[in-house]
Amino acid sequence: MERRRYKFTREQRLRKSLDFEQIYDRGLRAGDGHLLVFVLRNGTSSTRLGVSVSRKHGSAVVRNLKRRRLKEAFRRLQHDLPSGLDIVIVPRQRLDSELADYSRSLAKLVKKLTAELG
RNA sequence: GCAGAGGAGCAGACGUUCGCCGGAUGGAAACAUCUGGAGGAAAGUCCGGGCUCCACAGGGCACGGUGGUGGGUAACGCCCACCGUCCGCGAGGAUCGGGAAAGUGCAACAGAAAGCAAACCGCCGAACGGCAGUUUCGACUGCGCGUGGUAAGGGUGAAACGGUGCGGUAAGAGCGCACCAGCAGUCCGGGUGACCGGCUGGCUGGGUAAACCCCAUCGGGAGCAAGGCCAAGCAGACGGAACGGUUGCCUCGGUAACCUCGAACCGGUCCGGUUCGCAACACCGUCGGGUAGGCUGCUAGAGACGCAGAGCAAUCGGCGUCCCAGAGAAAUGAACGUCCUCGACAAAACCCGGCUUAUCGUUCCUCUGCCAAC
RNA sequence: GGGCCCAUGGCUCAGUUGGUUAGAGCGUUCGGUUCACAUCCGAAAGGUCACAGGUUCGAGUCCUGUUGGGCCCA
Repeated sequence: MERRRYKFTREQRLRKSLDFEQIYDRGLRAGDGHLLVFVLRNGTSSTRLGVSVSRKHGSAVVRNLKRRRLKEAFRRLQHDLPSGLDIVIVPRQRLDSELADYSRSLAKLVKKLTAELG
């Protein structure tokens, strides 16, 4: 059996403004105390991620830390999530969110939205 | 030992595992191996320069910046040294530090008066007049009433026309003298200079230029989302000024050059320059439409480190070694373990030189004052 | 990344060449009018002029730095 790889390459990231706009307009949305998640089927077999952290979260150092934690959470969960989705994560403005919080919220919210997508 | 002054540096460390961005090598590819991977402020965008585009970036005026002197530099509003002023016992620190006898303006309230001299409460009675008294009929004494003298003292104010002392006087006053402060001089000495020291003179002419201004000096505008190339895609519309002249050539109605005029541009304006000009397809302006993809600019540089040298220093030239982020929804994270003093402020986005602001701690060097011991 | 602008009562704005005590409208509160409400009339409260330092006798105003907010570009 092939060993599962936990990678996060450029092809797994959302890189165009158009992609983000389509997900905001036509995707499903769910949130909790830590995250706000948008999900849309992309018609392929791979799952892609985009992260949006606004200036209101703080300085560049704080924003980078949040972005890296969210990307790390996705990297570890990628084989437990359904394939063929485009996901956009927007974190909430709170200072006490850890990697474990993000992982838990991401798994729960994506599962819920996948059920809604059918 | 205590208190303090100045300067330089570091910015948790190590190991294992899973990942991220760039490069090299191998491979058809997937990928594998090796290797590099944020800061002292990367920040604020406050200055300066490189680079790119605006054809060139020329002169005057306007506008804006700078403002002791000498040096450093690619350049600066930065740095170094020195001078002046202020603060500190001292080591040292602070300093938008040109001009107020070129001109204009401003100073509320208070005060008599806010810039040119004047006089509210005062002080005085020398001079002229008045009144009263005395009189030897020359005048003398008193009053402070008028004309006056004065700026000592009081009071107002942020600021009131040098300060202190002695002399002087009716009272006073640079009126005279001594010292201090300030000013002037074609003076003398030192210094590249800012300026310093001295001599002589007469005793005056406040503040504000981060008010206008004057003087000196500097500055063309925009910015890597600049700019270049490729691909894809759309839709254009409106507006703008001479039918001028001379000369040459020649296929004889065209063409070229020059002059004049006009328009546009040179992102303030004039000169000056460039382009276009008989007719719309060019040029310029205004409005509108399309794209939001790729490559490049993009990191070898006012570069880093070391060595000796010049210079008080900032800095400079010389030699040697090294290559040290280059993304584009944007790379450094996570888990575990060990140790310590338990880790601040904070992350490149074209690149440099500065300034300013934020910052837990900690190390080193030089120096000053006081106390104690020798 | 780069360029530029703004900050004055709860809200929207004035504030001259620095000068005594910073104004206006709306809103708020109180009183009057009405059986009651609205309208109307009268009165009052409410400001560290975003923050810090400097120049000046004196700063909302001039200079420097900080903070917060907004606009533009390919």
